[in-house]
Amino acid sequence: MATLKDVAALAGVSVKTVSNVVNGYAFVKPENRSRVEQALAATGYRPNLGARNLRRGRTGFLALVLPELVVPYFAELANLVLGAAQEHEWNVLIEQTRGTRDGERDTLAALGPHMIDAAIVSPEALEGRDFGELAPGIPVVLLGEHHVDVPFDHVGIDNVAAAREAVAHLVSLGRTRIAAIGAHPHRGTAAQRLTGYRLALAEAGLPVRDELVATALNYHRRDGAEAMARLLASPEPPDAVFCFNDLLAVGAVRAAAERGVRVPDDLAVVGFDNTEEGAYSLPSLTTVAPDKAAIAHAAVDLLRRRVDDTERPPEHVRTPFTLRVRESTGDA
Amino acid sequence: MATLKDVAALAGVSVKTVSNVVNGYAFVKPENRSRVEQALAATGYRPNLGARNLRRGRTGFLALVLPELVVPYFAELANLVLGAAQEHEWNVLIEQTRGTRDGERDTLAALGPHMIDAAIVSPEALEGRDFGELAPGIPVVLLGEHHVDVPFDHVGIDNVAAAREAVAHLVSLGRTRIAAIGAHPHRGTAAQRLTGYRLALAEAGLPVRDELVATALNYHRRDGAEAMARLLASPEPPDAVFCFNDLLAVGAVRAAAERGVRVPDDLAVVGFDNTEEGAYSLPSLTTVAPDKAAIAHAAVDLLRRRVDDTERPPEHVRTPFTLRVRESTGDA
DNA sequence: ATGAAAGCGCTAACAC
DNA sequence: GTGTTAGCGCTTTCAT
Repeated sequence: MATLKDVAALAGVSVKTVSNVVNGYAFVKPENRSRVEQALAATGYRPNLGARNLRRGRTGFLALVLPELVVPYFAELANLVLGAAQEHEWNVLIEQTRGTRDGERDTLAALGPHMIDAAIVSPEALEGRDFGELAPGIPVVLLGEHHVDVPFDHVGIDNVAAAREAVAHLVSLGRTRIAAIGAHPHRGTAAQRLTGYRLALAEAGLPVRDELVATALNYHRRDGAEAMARLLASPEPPDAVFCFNDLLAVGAVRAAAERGVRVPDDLAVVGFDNTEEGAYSLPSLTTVAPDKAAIAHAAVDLLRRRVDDTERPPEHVRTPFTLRVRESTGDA
Repeated sequence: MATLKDVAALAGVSVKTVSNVVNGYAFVKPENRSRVEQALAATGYRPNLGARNLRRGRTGFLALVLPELVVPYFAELANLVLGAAQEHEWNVLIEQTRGTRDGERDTLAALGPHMIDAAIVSPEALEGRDFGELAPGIPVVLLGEHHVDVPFDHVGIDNVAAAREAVAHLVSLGRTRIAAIGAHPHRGTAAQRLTGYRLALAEAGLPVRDELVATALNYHRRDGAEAMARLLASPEPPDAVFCFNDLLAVGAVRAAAERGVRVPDDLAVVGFDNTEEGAYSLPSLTTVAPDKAAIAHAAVDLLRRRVDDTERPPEHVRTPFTLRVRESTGDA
């Protein structure tokens, strides 16, 4: 693999001149420029990014730290972050934490100090104080909700309002025994969505019954199916359910079908995330649709500005959402 | 950010000693070791991986080059590769090419020479000769089928046999007008699966009708739905369909349902990939299940051995598959 | 406009 | 066992 020095020798100039050409510096004597370009082509020179980074002090890498890639919401988000980062000439390092605190810690600890310029983190288990020690000095933007007041930029939708709207929709259908699936002891977003759920019930004058709120420690299809099965087995089963993500909703629909419960006739189902899977499922899912592209762009833009100015006070960006009504709540 | 030199100064030893401690070298005087460890803790020292890599000549990074993360098969595979790579202390750089030849080229050209030790590539548009110029010298393992005979390691299932078994299953159900969705002008795997499809029909004494073979330029749900809609609109619609991936199958099922065609009664559907989505859809999908964990492990292992010995002749690993029969072909 | 040379942080060969 | 030092490939003063 040819180095700058090799190219310089071949072109009969100094490394400085080659470096100037490679980096698009304007003032190079035309003759030298063309000789360098020839030498570049002849050697098939490729800059060693590691060496360049070492010298420049930045890496051109952005970490995207997510719980799980197999959750479609995160795959879709990753896709959008990749696009947004490209506009800023950032490469994205996708890291998976499996939703564990250790996974989140280790990832940041390993990459934080020197391999990445900044990080977008969708925390699931990490707490506020954890962040201080990790990745010291590197800009971090947090996705989703978090209980603690950490000094980082943050982007997310108004989960309380979103959940409230979703449940209000169920209420407007005349449903009275509305369940929720996805309560979680530590997840900030789960707490917010539960709050929205309760708010909507209260506004409708409906009682909030604990036995209608199902906890889900993971947000996979299986967890939705299991929770739904339990709810349906109860003496007074629900006539509607609000699931905290589309995967849970898909599982819930499946569990209902297996028990001969018809969706939406016997049970109306609302999901969250607006994944493509939900648009094609049978019945298609009514769901809260966060503007994922807006989230991805906001996160990357925030990071870009943060890199340029470390001292700015933390910013909190609220991205929009809409409720997409589909077959699972009785659309024709 | 503290450097090795800072730590050495604080501990009152040389950088060599600190480096020895950091890298777990055994022969360090206990007293020095403890002093270094203290200094390490006090400064919060983190090695600069870029600098280390520059010196060592390797990076500890593995590239996983895939068409699209939003295709569940690839997300699931990425997840497994991440796990397999961890066992070899490799970090994985997930790169998305969007299935374009330029995307595949650019990715390898940018990262190839210096940022990664090796790459796992699932090519969709790249041709054999492209690889020579790219990532010269870095080990590459190819996933899936490819027409051209390139000098790289390769892992994949026997797509002809898999498709044949899937279609034979449809034949065994008594279906006679068996369609295929997913033909593609350039994709190697598509060609293989089409061959298997034709083979199975021929073996059953069934005619191969061109009008029952639908091309899909992408393998998304939408493409499956569109292809199915066309097939169902024909004068003699199929009574079964073999889709080249689960996403196409999901789309096909949806299109059928929208036209009042019952699955599996009127139309039996088989997918490919055994994604979790297919296991929960209504009806659940019969599908070809490649052993994805085996693929991920084989790919990483191949790379490990290739890094140690560049001269070995290219190896081709065939991983197993099974047919998972579910509701979409009439399971009870 | 270009060359010479220092140095980013680290590892490893070589001394002691 | 540990210190000294060269050098990985690059960018960037500082001269000229």
